[in-house]
Amino acid sequence: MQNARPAKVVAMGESVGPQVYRILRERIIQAELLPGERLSESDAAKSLSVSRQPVREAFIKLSEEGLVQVLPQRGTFVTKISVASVMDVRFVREAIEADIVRVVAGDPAAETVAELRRQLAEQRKVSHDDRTGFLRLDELFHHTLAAAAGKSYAWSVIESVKAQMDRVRFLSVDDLHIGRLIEQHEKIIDGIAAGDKTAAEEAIRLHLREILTSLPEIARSRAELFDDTE
Amino acid sequence: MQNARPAKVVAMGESVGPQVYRILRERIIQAELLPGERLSESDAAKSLSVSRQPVREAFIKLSEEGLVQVLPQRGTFVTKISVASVMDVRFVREAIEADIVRVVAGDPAAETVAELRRQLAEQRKVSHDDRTGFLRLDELFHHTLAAAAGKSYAWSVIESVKAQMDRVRFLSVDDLHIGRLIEQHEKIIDGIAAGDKTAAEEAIRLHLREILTSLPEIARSRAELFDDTE
DNA sequence: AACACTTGACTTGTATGGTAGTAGGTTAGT
DNA sequence: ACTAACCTACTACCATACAAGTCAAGTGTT
Repeated sequence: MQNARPAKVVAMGESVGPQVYRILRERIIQAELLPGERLSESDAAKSLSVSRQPVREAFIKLSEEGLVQVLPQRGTFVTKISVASVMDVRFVREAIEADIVRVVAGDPAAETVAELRRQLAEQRKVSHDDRTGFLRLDELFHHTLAAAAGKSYAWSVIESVKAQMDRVRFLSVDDLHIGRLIEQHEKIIDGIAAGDKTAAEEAIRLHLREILTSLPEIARSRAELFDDTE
Repeated sequence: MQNARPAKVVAMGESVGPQVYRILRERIIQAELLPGERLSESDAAKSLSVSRQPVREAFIKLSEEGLVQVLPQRGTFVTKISVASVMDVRFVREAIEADIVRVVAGDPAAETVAELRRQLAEQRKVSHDDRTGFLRLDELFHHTLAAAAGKSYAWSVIESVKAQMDRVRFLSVDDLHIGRLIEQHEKIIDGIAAGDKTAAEEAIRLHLREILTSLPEIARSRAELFDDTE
């Protein structure tokens, strides 16, 4: 007898809709739910011990973020990855973050630079095969940049874009070239600290392109996870 | 007796949830529903002759887009405008569209330039006090740029940002300086046609800043529509 | 064998009842 | 007159039942 009546998964004190959303979102990003996989309002509701309604609302949010695809009367599926769409979202992220670092470099606060360098030290400590650990620090780094520029809406867009990109990173078989990424983080900080807007901008543009170098390889080795209509 | 039982407003063939979303979104952007105004699932459902559920889902989508604010057990309100948040979203739009025009200017297709110039002629024809007419052409213009760059996701972000900015433009009492805006459109096209990335970028950045020149004035004259926690 | 049809088990979409929480006005108590 | 408790009328949230569409397997017919 294993969980004929599954335990309550969601906590009290917060609406269950957003909770379901976060749970599913996390599982999709971390490739626990694979691209192409079929979901179902009823199944998810049962496994989380909630009704269909909050699950449905979570599905809607996920579909707006592009993580699932809802086909009326047919089913809901984790959206397959497509090289074109990943490059498309990366383009948006690069544009936003390029302008963000220009703002930060234009008036580099000493505390900000110190905080970024502190984070850099943390990043060097993390093991090269601890994806989750590094990605958490990476997220913190980029969030700190956005916060330093005082752009909260910009960050919310980046968060959404980052989800799509992180999904790819979780599928990479080899390490994430963490060493190189950290070096690039350092170049960004150097540019900011020197007040050199253009240098900082070029550094982060290069950085954001580097992240997806493994994409073509993944598209070949795991073609079943990719949209083949391109 | 006026509309004791209101007529069916939504059409068949498409789910009502998205329809309700579009209807409310339009009414909010065009300032028919004013910032701060109270909404209600039940009321909206009754007035549209649908059930509360699709309305609720529309509210959720609107709240993600930042057009309404849902306070659990308290009510749903059209989000008030705030100078800071409008500038925040404008920043994102500028960053994205700047990179878009650089892409387009980097490889300017003759048909694209011709299409843009054709649209420019249309814009000159529209009356200076026909807000809706001009805004539709303006949206087409910017969409054409995004499409020419092949960035569909970028456009979806712009659409969301544009909603927030257009809401302000609908509150402007005077004309929208349409003449000046059209001149700037022309400068953008010129930069693209010349293959001058930097000129095109500077032109669109200036353009997107120009759009909100009336914001401070509106914030003074219609303070009740603005968030006062800033 | 091949094709058209039916049937049934799915899917998401919509409507509705009930629950818990909030806010404001009213009434009872001091 | 003032305060505190209550009470009513709302709100969004959740659960459940029903409706409508899709798809595939199976069946009957040609």
